[in-house]
Amino acid sequence: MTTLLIIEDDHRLAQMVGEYLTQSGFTVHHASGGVQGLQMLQTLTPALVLLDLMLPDIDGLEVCRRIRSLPGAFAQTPVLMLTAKGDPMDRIVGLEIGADDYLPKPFEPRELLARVRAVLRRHQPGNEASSNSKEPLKFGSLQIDRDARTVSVHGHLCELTSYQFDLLWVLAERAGRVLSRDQIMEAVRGRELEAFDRSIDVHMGRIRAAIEDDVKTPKRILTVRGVGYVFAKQQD
Amino acid sequence: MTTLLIIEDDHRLAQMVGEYLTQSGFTVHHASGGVQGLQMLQTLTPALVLLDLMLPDIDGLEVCRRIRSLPGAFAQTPVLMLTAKGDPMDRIVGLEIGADDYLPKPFEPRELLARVRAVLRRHQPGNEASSNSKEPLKFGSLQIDRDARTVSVHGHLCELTSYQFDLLWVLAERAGRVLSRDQIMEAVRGRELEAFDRSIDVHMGRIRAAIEDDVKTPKRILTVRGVGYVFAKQQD
DNA sequence: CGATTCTTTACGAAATAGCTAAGCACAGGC
DNA sequence: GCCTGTGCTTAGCTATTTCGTAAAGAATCG
Repeated sequence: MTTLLIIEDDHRLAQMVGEYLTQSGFTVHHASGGVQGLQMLQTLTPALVLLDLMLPDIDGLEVCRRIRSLPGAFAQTPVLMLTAKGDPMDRIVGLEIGADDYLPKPFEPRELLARVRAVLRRHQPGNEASSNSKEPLKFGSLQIDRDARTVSVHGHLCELTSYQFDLLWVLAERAGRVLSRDQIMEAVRGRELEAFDRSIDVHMGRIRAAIEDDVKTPKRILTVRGVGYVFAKQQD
Repeated sequence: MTTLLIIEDDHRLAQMVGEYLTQSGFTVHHASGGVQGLQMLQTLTPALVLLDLMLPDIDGLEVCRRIRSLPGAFAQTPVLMLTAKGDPMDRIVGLEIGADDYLPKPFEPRELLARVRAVLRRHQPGNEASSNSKEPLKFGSLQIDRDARTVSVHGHLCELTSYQFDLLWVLAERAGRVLSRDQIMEAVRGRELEAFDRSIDVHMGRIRAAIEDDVKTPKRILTVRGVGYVFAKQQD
């Protein structure tokens, strides 16, 4: 569960934001001033701080600066700045903020949620790697290029839909390992496969039609009865 | 650790930029004038120079020119120009500038970061085709000149807006690689694409209208349904 | 040989991208 | 300060693609 800290003197606003984010699956804590906020930050180690620009004790910018000069990993805590309408926005919009993002009030709850997620995504390692360029996979005359999202057999391009490509990639990347339909669905779509769902099977058929020399006797995508599918590691 | 040098007379701005980039993992040094900047450049050998156009001692353009005529590898140092609001942008946008990119003030921190990374990426060896060379990209009869920010088809200029040029460049630079709308937006603007945002699509349509021989059957900018767009590496 | 599991086909619903027009913001000229 | 042109964005509509389901046929297992 991801923990957030909101530093905001307007209790009503804080509570509304808190409720909305809690409902969206976060754990939200609330500090009503800068001093308290900095203290709670170090106790709770939240994944992100929502920081009001206007605070009763310390200025939001100053709080942000102090966060950045905290010891250890605390200094890296992503900060999403909340700026009121009358605030000197122009200064904010520029580089003034050492924040990771900012959101002018009044804001839509949906937008807040989107920003929170965006900032968290940026701060998580791994998404970097996934967008990194990868060498094409080669299996005999079959070639799968993740960058171009193309598949070629005997040097000539196959027409695969985006979804089909993703399915093929998941299998090919783990060639030789049997994957259950659940695992495949999880890897491609990030969600559970529902009971009696035959959609994976249908897609496998379509992929076979595109990449197998003889659809009747598949050489690449093999069925493991009762379990799932494997991508054949080596040509037989 | 990558070292950057910012040449900027506005200390406040320089410090804020510095903080932000430091936080993003760079080592940042600051020179407040052109003379000092040129000197520090040769001492520090930074990976990139952020250069203000308006400087107290020497004009930013002149500084850029002098960097280019420095001995050895210094002349190759990538330069990202910062231009203030009232500056004669047209001259900058033109060929005069030996800079690798420019960014009009006021700018978003994230956009700055995106541009810095983009420039550094281009200057790193490895991306064979698109690296160091600031030579125009050529794809058959299509020519994209980054210095002049012009595009020509069959030897005759296309009317593209600045934004459209950036979009085209991002795609063309990574020709053959499929880019999602998010990646495109991130590379061009340094910000997140909002849900249900179709503006990229509209722009792609306009760029196609400008550069494709037959808009109905695009040969350069191809749509990858469910994912994004690719710039076709080779003519079919 | 019957039951289970997979493959194939066909079809309707939903998602997606292209197109066009209109809204908006911003800069430059008068 | 107002007008105007430029250019990015949004919205609505349409055509197309693509996904999932259902149902029927094939294969595999005990």
